[in-house]
Amino acid sequence: MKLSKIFIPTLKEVPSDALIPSHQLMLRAGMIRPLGAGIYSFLPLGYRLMKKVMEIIRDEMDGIGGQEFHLPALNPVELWEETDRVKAFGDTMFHIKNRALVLAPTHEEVICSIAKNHIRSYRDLPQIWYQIQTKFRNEARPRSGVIRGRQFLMKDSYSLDATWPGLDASYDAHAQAYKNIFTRVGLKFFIVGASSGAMGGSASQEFMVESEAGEDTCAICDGCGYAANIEVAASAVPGALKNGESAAVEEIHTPGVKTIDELREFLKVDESVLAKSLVYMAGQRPVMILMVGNDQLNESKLQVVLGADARPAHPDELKALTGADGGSIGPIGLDGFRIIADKRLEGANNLISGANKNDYHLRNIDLKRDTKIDAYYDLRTALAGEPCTTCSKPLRVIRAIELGHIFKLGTKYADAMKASFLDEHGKEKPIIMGSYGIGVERVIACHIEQSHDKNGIVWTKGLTPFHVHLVLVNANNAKITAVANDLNEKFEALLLGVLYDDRGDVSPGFKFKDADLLGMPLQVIVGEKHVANGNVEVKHRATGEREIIEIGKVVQYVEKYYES
RNA sequence: CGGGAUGUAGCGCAGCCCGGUUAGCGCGCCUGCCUUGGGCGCAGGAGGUCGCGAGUUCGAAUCUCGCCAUCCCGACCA
Repeated sequence: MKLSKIFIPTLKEVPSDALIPSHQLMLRAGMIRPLGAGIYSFLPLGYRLMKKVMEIIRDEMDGIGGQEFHLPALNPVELWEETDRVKAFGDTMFHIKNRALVLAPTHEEVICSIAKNHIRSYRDLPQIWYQIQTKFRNEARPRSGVIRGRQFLMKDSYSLDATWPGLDASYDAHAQAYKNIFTRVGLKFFIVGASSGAMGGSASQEFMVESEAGEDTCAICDGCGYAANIEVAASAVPGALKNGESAAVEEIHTPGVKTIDELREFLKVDESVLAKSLVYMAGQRPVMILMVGNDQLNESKLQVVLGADARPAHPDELKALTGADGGSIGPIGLDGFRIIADKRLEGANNLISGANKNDYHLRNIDLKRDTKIDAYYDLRTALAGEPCTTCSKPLRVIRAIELGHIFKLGTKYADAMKASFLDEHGKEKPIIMGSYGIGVERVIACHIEQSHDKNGIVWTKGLTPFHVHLVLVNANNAKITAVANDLNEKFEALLLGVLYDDRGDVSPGFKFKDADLLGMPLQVIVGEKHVANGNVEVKHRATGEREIIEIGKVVQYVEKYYES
């Protein structure tokens, strides 16, 4: 491919809207251009990368028996009513104004409708169906270039199984395929246990790349390899233990004290004897949640307990339900509440909490004696430095970008849409599903985040738009032009991807800067200096190392480089 | 959706506070010459509804109000 012909509009200056390296470099390298918030055009170089990623994904998906589909992005809204996900997605789903259609944010429903109509027998199972297709999500705030867009490319696959062990096998096959895919594209990734969220189901894992630009937070144990999204991460913090004999409950006047920090200062006590009370509404029913001191409630963990529609109570609801405002609320003397508490509070006594009377607190509360706790759950957010639950080493907490997510969905969708089959005993059963996604643009962006320097992108053998960047230093010199033309033809004949900078109106310095910016792993530089001695120069982008190679041997050199 | 910032040529920015020539600079672009191992040099040139709309004023890029767009923080995020 001649650089004089291919449209790669590189930029010398950094566009002011881009802050993270991958976004800046994708713009500067002429891979993408913005069209609106979270909407990007992929230019020839960017699309070439996309196709490379898709090629690897297809190879691995086909390898586990996946069959590629092409499903419509335009879906009847009734289809989504069947699983009640119009409500679940809410404003995140795009709705078409002049038809009862939506733009699909994912494809469980479409897959399930096909399965419902055509899967009749256990003999039809298992199936792995996948596609690589544009997804639409009306993100409230797109950000970080292509990492969170309103339109993006996703490889989504769905497993259909007759049995639970079958689902396990399909899930494990996907996990292995994902490891292969991310390894092949040259990413340093890790896998975490994750929350299934509104997708439902029994288990899920995310494939993550560590990055400051990431939107997810993960807890990692370097000791035993435990890794979990902070949404589900546990840590071994000690409980607020039983503290002597339970004394009689007494009221204390605490004028103006609202927060846990203020209460601790006012009473000069340790945080661990304070019980923080939060009120959520689960449907019509108020739920009080008790946490130790300043432990942060983890809303993902809470959702698992209360369901997805739980929300914090409004201040006026608080007052009506408890008789007090936030800051003076507590578990004693409530009516009609479900009360749940964080595990750290199990068996604790002599606690201090709100009195449900403004400016008053109660001390010496014994949760067992003085109130009825419906259940104890792990509801707190794990913090960096807390001990790992399995090996006690301190946890690290890092930011990460989610590349892929795999779910065991179970029968949620088949139940809702009545997609069933007959087993070997002639008994009707729901199809057991799994769903699995990879963000294609994110693979590219993450690769750049992990592999770049001040001069530009550094592609790797596993993922590069071209194998070699051929630089003709001076197109006005007939001799070296002939050498470069010849090399270009030889590379092309061998189906090695070559980007040939044959431009005649650009200075050598300009070409070198562009080559570094575009980041092909190898640059073959054809200039008078070395051609005079029958040589060309090979520059390794990653290390800057340069080698002088005989003209006749350079094609072989490149071939060999990619073989190893 | 809450908070903050920005909007002037394709890109990066100055001018705005304190209203007043023909709205400027760098890069890029076009023409010609020159140069050819790290974003060359010289000369000439094209390119602008100053985000949009109203208002104040003799006069608005500049002041006021409304709207829109983009980015950042937060909430949200299968």
